[in-house]
Amino acid sequence: MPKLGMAPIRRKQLIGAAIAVIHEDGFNHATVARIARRAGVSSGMVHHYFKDKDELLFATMRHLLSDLHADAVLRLSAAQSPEARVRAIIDACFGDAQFDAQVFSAWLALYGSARQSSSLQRILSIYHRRLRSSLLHDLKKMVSAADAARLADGIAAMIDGLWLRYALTGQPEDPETPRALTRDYFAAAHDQAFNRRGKSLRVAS
Amino acid sequence: MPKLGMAPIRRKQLIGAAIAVIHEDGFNHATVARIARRAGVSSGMVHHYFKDKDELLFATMRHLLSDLHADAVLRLSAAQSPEARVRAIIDACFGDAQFDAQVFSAWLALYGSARQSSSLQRILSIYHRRLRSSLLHDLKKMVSAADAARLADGIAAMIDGLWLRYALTGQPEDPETPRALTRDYFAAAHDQAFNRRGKSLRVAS
DNA sequence: ATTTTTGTTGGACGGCCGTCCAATAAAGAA
DNA sequence: TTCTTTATTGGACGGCCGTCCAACAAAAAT
Repeated sequence: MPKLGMAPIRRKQLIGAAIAVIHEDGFNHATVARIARRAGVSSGMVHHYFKDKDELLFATMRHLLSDLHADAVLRLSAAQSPEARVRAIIDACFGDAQFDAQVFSAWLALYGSARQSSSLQRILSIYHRRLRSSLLHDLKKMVSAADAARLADGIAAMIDGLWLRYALTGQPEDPETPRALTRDYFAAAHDQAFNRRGKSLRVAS
Repeated sequence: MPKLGMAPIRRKQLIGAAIAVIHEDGFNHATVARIARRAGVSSGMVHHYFKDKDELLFATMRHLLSDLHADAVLRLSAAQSPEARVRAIIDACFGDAQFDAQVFSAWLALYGSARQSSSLQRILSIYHRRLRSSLLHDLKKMVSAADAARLADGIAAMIDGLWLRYALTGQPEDPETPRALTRDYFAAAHDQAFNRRGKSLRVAS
């Protein structure tokens, strides 16, 4: 059977199986043997393509992160204005690819184990820095630097918070709701910051 | 040694030790033997006071949840206006008791394991329902029912999102920053909803 | 003083885990 | 063909785990 160039195929197979097993049994009970069986290969394969269990989990999470990144890049390339780019980032975070039960489980498991693993922590750090700098890049064109920083943190928090609620409880049912809520926040906070610039006034009737 | 009424003392000891071990080793590596040793008792004690490991972890998380609830109730009793009550809830979620490294680890571990345990899921469900209904109760006095629902979800998401970022990365350094950000969101979203009621107008200069 | 209740110990047990490794098999190189 | 390389298997090994339990100790009840 052994053809050349199986490495990338097997790696993807094992990563896919790892995601499935993490979803079904959780990080704690996701064992090397179970992941291998799910992938349809022997348990020895895991250590042939990955140093150990930790490296497999690291590769799995990095794969999910790169999926999210690729989706965001795609949406950003179609956006013209800074406003559209911010919305593109929001939509990517709430995209269909992220609203998948297996993806939920994997990211939640990552949250639960990041404090104990520096490699997993690095993945989260990359995600946070990417999201923040992407938002900041476009927000700076719309409001002052200080307001842009606050807005970026606020939007990122809103995204993570709504995503978290959805991942944990499955509510609200409609994936459009968190998207709209984040966009509304963006609009409200942007107006507030924009008004502070003195370009418009709010007048009580 | 055995005096009467050791049960509540030992339970608290074991819960405290469980929190410490979860912080140091994570949920995965937090074993019954390690928790017992940390509490200064034999491993058999755990099964004398808790049915099994899962029940100990459940009791541990319930204890943390009741701490948060007690803090919120205390702050709410000192608040007079609906606005002050909303701020009291925000402050409780970002209170000193919640900004503790051990508490971070425990809640993150809970997030990571909730999908695989119905009892842990119940704890999260209680937290979510309590936070939402508390916010809703006061927001309804300030804006329309539909706006109150949106605002409650938004504030809850902002709290969770900022808390999550802080728990995972330890940033921003100052615990006051997330509090201010949430209050700002509350103000901005409230203004927006209030304006929709037709009581004021926004006019471009 | 004795019996009962309550608290506590520490190790035995079976089981599953991650890792390692000798053996095998097929594909490509010679 | 023969040899080398790559892919793959599946079980052995040592170790740690959660659970269970027989034994013990001391306070309370009698």
